[in-house]
Amino acid sequence: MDSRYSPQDIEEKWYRIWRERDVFKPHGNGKPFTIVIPPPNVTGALHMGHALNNTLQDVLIRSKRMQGYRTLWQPGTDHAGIATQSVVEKQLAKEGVKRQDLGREAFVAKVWEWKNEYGDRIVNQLMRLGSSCDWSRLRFTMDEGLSRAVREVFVRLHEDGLIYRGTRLINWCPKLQTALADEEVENKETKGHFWSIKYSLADDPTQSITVATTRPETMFGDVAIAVNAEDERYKAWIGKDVIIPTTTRRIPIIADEHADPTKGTGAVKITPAHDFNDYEVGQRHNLKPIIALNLDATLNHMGGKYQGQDRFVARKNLLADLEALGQLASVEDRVIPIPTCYRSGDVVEPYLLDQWFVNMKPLAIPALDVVERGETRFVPERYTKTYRAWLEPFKDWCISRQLWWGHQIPAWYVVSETDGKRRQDTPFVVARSVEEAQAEAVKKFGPHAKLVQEEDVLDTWFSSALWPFSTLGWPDKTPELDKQYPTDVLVTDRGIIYFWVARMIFSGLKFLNKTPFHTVYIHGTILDEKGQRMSKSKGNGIDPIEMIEKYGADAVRFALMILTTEGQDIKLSPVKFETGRNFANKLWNAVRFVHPHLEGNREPMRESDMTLADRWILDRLDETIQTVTECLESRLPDGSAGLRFSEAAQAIYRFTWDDFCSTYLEIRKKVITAAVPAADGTTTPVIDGQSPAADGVPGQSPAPAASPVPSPAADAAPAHSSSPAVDPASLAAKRQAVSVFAHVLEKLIAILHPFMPFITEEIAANLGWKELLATSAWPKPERAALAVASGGKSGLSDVALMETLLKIVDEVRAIRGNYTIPPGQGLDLRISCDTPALQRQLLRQVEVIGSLEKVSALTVEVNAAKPAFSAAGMFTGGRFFIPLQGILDPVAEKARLTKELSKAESYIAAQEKKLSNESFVKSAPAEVVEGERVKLQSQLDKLAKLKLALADLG
RNA sequence: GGGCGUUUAGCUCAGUUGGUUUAGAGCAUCUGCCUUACAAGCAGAGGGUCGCAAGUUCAAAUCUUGCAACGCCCA
Repeated sequence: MDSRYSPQDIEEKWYRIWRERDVFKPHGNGKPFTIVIPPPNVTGALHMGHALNNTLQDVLIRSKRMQGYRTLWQPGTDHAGIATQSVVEKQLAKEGVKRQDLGREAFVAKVWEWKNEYGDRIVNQLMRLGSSCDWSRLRFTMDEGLSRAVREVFVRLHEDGLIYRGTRLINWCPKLQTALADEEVENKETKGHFWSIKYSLADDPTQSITVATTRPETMFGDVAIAVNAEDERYKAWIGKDVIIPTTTRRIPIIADEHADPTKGTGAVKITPAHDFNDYEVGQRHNLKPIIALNLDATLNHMGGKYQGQDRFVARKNLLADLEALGQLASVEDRVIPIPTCYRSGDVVEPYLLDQWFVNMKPLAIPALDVVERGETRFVPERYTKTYRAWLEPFKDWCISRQLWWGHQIPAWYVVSETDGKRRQDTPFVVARSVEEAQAEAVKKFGPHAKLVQEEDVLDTWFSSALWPFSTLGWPDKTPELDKQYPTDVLVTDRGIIYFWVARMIFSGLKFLNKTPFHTVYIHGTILDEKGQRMSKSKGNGIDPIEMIEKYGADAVRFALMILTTEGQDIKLSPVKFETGRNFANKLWNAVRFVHPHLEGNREPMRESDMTLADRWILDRLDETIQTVTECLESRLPDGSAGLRFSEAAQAIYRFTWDDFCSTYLEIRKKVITAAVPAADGTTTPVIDGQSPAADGVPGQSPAPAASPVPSPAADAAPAHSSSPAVDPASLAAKRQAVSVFAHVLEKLIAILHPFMPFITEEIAANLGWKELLATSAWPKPERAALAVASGGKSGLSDVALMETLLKIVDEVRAIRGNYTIPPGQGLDLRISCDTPALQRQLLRQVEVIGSLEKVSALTVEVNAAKPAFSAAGMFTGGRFFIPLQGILDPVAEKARLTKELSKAESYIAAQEKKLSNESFVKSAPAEVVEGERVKLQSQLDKLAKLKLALADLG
């Protein structure tokens, strides 16, 4: 084993082995546990958000797999209609080809070609991360099966009257030439202008009414001027006509509450075909909307001399003309929200068009209920509000897109009923297939019905909404669907609650009568070190694959898990992965330490042979197992949070580094590394890296306790004459030490495996495991079995005794540090106990101190006198002295102790005040009061000892 | 304008229902160590009026209200 852990050497190997052994497939008859991956765009590349999102899912899935659940992590990708179509269009543009040149069929074929060639990129990247998805079940939203689910849903919703076709005001992206859903439009605050324009009265051109607008070019679609009925300025004008400037068209002045007398001039132009508010005004007053734009955002014939000009060109020209005519009253600078297409960035135009919609109210109500009742809960809980805020307005969902890449809407127009061309009033049939449509049409319209399929495709989210069941085989009744639906936890980020989570919930309820998951875990957003969102355009992104190559996948995963707390955003920089890398290296070296001693030395742990440190580390291990298990649980019996990934990772980190390596390993080091006597009586030194891999399998009988076979390398190894041969008692101790050490290590790598799958699997192999760690059993606390083994009947418990010992070590180290005594210099440590009972207990455990601190002499007495020129330390139950003649600076020592003293005094003062407060003693719980008394007592004890030590210094 | 989040050590962040914390960790800083598992390491040390103000309580980083700054979402 190398002294530095190199992830590059092993990650690919283990991932291959896991796949070869079908580790990621659902196994057994355990309780199912299912996660569906939020399908990444097939055009996408892995970014840090994905890395975080998928690590979280993998931690859950891997831990549940080890806990014996029948786990399925269902992977797949999303066809991402607009994004994918754009990518392929751009590629074609390089060859000077437009999609229209190819025609629909050829273009779609090109997109499939592209998908087949490049669509695996993100899947491969997820594998690099270690994601344990069942890749044999990889799905794509445009697969035949999933497409069938889409058609089925469309037909059923249509049958139920929940899908309809109609002319409504929708968001139109002129660049992409498609309708968009409301959520696909982002309002961007932009510097703009507010122009006030005079509309002359038709009957008296000398008079005019002034309206303000941010989009003057839409005036050709005006159908009225609205004023407030209460507005004194305009009361007399209501009912009169004005002329739209630069035209001869007359429009009326109407009274409507939409006009706010306190804003602008109090009069507003009404353009129902191009403004959402105006659309409603128009409906209230029965005004026929007038479309003034073409679909490419040039002005249409309504625009008169501006016809054919782009909206912004026309705006500029129109404003110049208005100014010349004296009809431009004023211009004001103003920041205005500009509706922008989330994909193309183009300015979106509200546009009156014939589209397909989902009637949301009947679907939204049960989806709200299920969250209200807690059958699906958001973690953190606050996102329930976000969810509700989107569903409650019951706004219908525009699902048709004028794209070529996507699920073509399964509706067929009966063109034989018209002149062969499709019109707005052309009848249509909705069906699962063209055959079914034909039959239906014949039934309704006679044998000559000629059909043309709707050209529009569906919003990508329409198919994503079905993901938790379409991927499991629905509408067929498959075994997977039966077992794994409803799924358990959905892991995603908050940006997608509207687009996806809400739609999955109502779809699951509508078609399977069950909410698709009981928990929606919303994690934070990854930001750069300045707290800004990472983006391609800013170039501030951190590439996860680059980080994996530099630090290892385990390090990337572990660092992310340490950093992800309760849905908080994460400020990330590459140095943060060092935590993970260093931790991996630390663990690696702990294994490297014990590795040469494993062979032939593993045996069952015998409680009777356990040392205090053994019992202590096993206790700490149990506590850690308990914590980690609870933190990873998504549904705790008491309904509490769970899903505390950072806390789990930190518990393992602390246990490994502080308890296992810094303390336990150091305490047992000498015993474990003790040289082993060979059969011929000579000493076999154990040389690092020369022992063959151990082959003991955990849980099985150990190698017979016969003399160990000398390793083949032994003869060639240089003789270590200084290593004394160990007696049989030491050998037995060594074997127990190795066995307990390895036992703890094995449990540790098991609970760490979900976080760091690669290194832990490699370690398991190094420990001689034949089975895979990935499919081994999750550890359980074993404290119950060990609890009886506490220390003396009347003395301190194991844990308390160990804490006392460690406290002494801490104090000794502080003194050593204070006098900068090098670690190699032995100290004369004289411990003075307050009671003979403690003296007896400590005497039996002095080697714990000796193994952690270099001591030249160590005595444990009762009420020993303080030697001259000695430093003193305190602990509960005694004190200790270290003679430091020639080193001790009485002034410095006095200062050190005085500082301690004043701290103790002020604490005592506070405690006494607290305890003398009658209402505290009366109202606080008894155990709290008792606790405070104990704390006070221990400080009083310490104070007395400090005073003694100070008195000794004179 | 509405909703939500954040504000704790130089930096990044923990702190679950108020009392086992006399406010912790990692990084950074300083001191001493190449101690045969690990210098990607070991052992110490310094560093905080918990954003501000008021309130509730025997007791507030934690609960309430107000204010401020920053960020996100929606209109």
